[in-house]
Amino acid sequence: MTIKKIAKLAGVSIGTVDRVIHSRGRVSSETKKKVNEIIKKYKYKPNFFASSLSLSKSYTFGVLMPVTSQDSGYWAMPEKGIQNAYNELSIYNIHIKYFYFNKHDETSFKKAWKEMLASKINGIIIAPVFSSITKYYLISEMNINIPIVFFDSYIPEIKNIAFIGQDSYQSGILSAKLMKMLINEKEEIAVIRVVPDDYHINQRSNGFQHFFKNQNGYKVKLYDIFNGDNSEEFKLITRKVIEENKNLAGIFVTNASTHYIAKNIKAVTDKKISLIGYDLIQKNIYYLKEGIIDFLISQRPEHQGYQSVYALYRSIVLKKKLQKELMMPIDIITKENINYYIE
Amino acid sequence: MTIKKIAKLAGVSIGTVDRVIHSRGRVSSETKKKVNEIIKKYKYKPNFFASSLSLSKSYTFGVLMPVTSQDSGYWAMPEKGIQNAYNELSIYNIHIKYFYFNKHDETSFKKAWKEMLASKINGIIIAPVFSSITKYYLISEMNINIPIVFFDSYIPEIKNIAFIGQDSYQSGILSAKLMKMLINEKEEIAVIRVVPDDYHINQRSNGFQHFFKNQNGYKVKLYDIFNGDNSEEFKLITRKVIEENKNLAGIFVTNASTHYIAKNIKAVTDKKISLIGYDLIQKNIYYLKEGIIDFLISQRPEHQGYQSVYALYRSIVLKKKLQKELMMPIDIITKENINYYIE
DNA sequence: ATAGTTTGCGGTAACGGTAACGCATTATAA
DNA sequence: TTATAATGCGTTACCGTTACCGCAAACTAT
Repeated sequence: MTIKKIAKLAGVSIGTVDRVIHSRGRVSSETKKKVNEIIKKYKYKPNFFASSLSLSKSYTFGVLMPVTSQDSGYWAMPEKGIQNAYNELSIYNIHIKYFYFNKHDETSFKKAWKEMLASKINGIIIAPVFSSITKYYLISEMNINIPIVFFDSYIPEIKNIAFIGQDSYQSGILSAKLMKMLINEKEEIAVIRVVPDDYHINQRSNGFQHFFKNQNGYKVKLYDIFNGDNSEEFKLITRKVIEENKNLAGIFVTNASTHYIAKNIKAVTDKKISLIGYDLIQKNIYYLKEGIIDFLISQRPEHQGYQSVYALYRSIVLKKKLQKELMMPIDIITKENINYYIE
Repeated sequence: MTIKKIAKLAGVSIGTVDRVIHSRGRVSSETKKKVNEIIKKYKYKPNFFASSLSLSKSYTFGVLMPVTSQDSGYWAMPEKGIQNAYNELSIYNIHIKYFYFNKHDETSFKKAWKEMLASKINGIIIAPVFSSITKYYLISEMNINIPIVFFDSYIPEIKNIAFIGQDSYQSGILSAKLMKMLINEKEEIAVIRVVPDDYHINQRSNGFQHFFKNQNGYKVKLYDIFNGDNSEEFKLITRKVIEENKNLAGIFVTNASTHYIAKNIKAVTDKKISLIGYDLIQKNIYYLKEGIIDFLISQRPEHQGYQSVYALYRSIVLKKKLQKELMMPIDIITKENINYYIE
């Protein structure tokens, strides 16, 4: 079925059919009805190629995310996924414009945000690590009527925006379960919460603690770190944690900084301390293979980036409805299966 | 850059440029050189939409797989992934033709194979559960010069064909590691190998046994079952396994039939027996949530199906090189993270 | 009544690429 | 030598959709 054939069947010109299809008015309700009936009857689907060719539109998606070096290089992973999606979609005239910010500097975020809004973009992808500012911006400037996708973290108060990422709370619960398998009863556990004002990180810690609250005989103690890129802080806290807990059997780190702890454990004690953390960055993988880190939880960052771009593509180019949530599986990574998660 | 502009720059007609681009001959080497230089200089990339519209080609991919009811309904999962990919790709005039066979009946496989080859298809997706016949067919009828993708299992002797699936051997190793965490030393373990002549299944069993060969103090005993869809066989073997191993602490099932064992354990003994198996089918999920099954290994069947179709799409439609291997991660599923793997 | 606007519709030129066709010119064969 | 084939290249009709242009006819306002 083509527009031409529909026109012939309806006894009108293709211009009229086009006007009906796109609701551009200037068609009598009679003709409109007739055309719509034929469209329905023959299940007409516009030819995507012809349409795209004719429109020869190009779309630009804005990506607002931390510079890739931060969080131990974590952000390079979603960026890679974004790039992969771009490589696949560039034939459809899709472009990506990156707006990086320093996640330890609010003003750089604000600047990136302004720059992004000032440039002509058709869709937005945000890693809302600055939850409160992002929230404020999105609520105050709600005149932005282009699709927005959150990845990595999200902001519970903001509705009607798609989220692609992981259920952090549940990942904390799962980590706790794994921890329980690794240690014996009555032993002590430390949670190292990195950047506690990030909603996402907080949820991981909450989930972990919640699991052990329902288990008898375990002591879980919480420690905070405010800059996940400062190795010195980790050195100090590792020492502190081990000294303060004589029966320490396990440490749970709430983000990619796990390797800092892994590195310092050896220096402080010879005892085996079970270690569970997040994210498949190089250094974490190293310590996982070495046996210092027992489990890593992965949130498929590459896939998150990839899917974020695709979500906008589907919504904007293919004009499909934007899916509200896309939850990434909570991947459990060990020495044995790590190789199937990298490269 | 468009063909028209290239033609103008080269001082020839667009027909000539087209002939150069598609190596359709009838162009002097001089002109050819000139045109190619301009193409290179301006990095000309043909407009995908225009090209597709003009060609208005349609492609049909043949899928050769077991009927979806077999292996406890496992095959519905890759089929769903194939369907998802189809839904996305149907706008590019891609069609899927399914050829189902009964995995307990060789002749039905042969019939499906013949039917597939007889119909006009541009690419093939096969689940080679009948390893030897598939091998024989592929070697003897190597005149098939269309892209072929294996999913689920593969045949080591066949080269130059893409494989999308999991490293079964390594998944066996990982299962063994998990099993070790669940049980105590000196306890007994049973491996229930379902359909031992399937390469894929065998590798899982081998990996599992290999892990424990290097560990002291564990006894691993192997049991075989020849029809994974016969619940009676599982009933008998469960009883046998538990009676024969008085210190039985764990059972490893090499495929989706795990739920049969889970169901029967309760009937035979009150002792907690750790159970590890494969695949996120409904019944397995039920027993996982109930706590009877401790871990399920998933091989992302849906994704396998999805990726198989995309592999052919990329190879045939986008004319990119077919990737040799796409290894699925070895997902570890527990009660806690199961919900993020379903729906 | 006249001018101006709205409505309903047909016609058509793009969008960029493809490949069949046609027409010279040159090479090869009988 | 003449018939036939091969070569080199331009022209053109599509592929299906989009959006603008234009023209009547009908309506509205002055």
